[in-house]
Amino acid sequence: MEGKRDEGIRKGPWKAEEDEVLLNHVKKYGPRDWSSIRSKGLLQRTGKSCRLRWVNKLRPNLKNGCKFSLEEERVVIELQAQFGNKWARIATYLPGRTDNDVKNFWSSRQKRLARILQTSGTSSKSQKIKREVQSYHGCCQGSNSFPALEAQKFSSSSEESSARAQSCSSSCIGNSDLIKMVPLPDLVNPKLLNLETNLIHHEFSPAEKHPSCIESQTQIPFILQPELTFSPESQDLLARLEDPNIFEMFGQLDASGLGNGSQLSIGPQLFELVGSCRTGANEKIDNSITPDSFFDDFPTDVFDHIEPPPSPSER
DNA sequence: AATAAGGTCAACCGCAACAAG
DNA sequence: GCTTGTTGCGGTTGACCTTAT
Repeated sequence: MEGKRDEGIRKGPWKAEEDEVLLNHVKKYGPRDWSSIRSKGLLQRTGKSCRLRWVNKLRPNLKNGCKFSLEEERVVIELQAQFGNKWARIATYLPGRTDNDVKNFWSSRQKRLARILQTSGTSSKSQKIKREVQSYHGCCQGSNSFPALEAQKFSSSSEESSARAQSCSSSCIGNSDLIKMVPLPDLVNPKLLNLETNLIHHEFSPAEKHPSCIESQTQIPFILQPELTFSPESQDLLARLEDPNIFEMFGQLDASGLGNGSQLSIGPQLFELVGSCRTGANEKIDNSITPDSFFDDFPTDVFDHIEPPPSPSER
C-alpha cells in the first residue's frame, strides 16, 4: 500500500528517505515543531504523522522487534490493572517501549484470550479446544507460563493473573461445574515493580521457550476440588496434579532466562504419568512426549470444565 | 501446495488538553 | 475569554507474516 497523495499529504508506510529527513530535523531542532516539517516543504507528512514516526520508530533506544520479556509483561499486566488503558503512562515504566507497543501487546493478548474463551465456552470438543490451548500456550512462550500444565491455561498468562489478582476469589470456572479457583499469590511481585531499575529483557530462543515458562513452578494456579465430575482417568490425573510434590517429578531445567539463574525441576515423570493415563500403566511410556504434545495426553473431559476468568475489562 | 485463520505491527483517526496570539 | 494551532493519547484499521488445516 503506497501512500497516496491527498491534498498534498502523504500517508502510508515511511520510506528511508523520509526517515532521514525526519531524523535530520530532530537533530537540528529537537523532537518538536513537527508541523514545520511540512510547512518547510521537507516532507509531505502531517506533523502528527512525523511525531508518531519519531516516537514509535526513530527514537533512540527503542526495542523494535523485540518481544515483550517476562518482566515487561508482568509490568504491563500490573500497571494496566492499576491505571487502566493508560498506555502512554504504562510505557513510561518500560524503557524502550512505546505506548503503541504496549497497546498492541495488550490488545493482541486480549484478542487471543477472547478467542480461546469463546471457543471453550461454545464447544466441549476437546480437539478444538486443545488447539486453542496450544495456540495460547504458544503465545505464552517467551513470556512465562509453563506450557505443560493445562491447568495453567487460564491462570499462568498475564491477563488471568492480573484478573485473578483483582477478583479471583470468585469462581473462575464453570457455572454448574465445580472447579474452584483458589487465589494465587499475586504473580506480579511488587518487587518486580521496582520500576526505577532496568527491566531484565530476554529474548527467548526456541530452545529456551519452555523453560522460560517455569516461573510458575511454585505457584500452582488453582486447585482442583475433588467434587468434580471427571472421568476416572481425569480424576487420576487431577489427583496427581494436586500432589504438592508434583514439581519434584520434574527434572532439571535451566531457567536462567528468567533472570535469576535458578535451576528448576522439570523431568519426564509428569509426562509419563500423563501418558500412562491414556495408554495404561503397563504400557511402555513414550519418552518422546514433549511439552508441546503434553496436552494431547490429557483426558478430553479435562478441557470441558474450564471456563474463563473474568477479563480485566470486566472488572 | 493451497488456503484459511490467527497474530503482529505500523499507521491513521478523532478527540482532548494545552499554549500562543 | 475566544480562536487557532500543536501535541499527546487511545482506539481502530489494514497489510503483512506465520501457523494450522
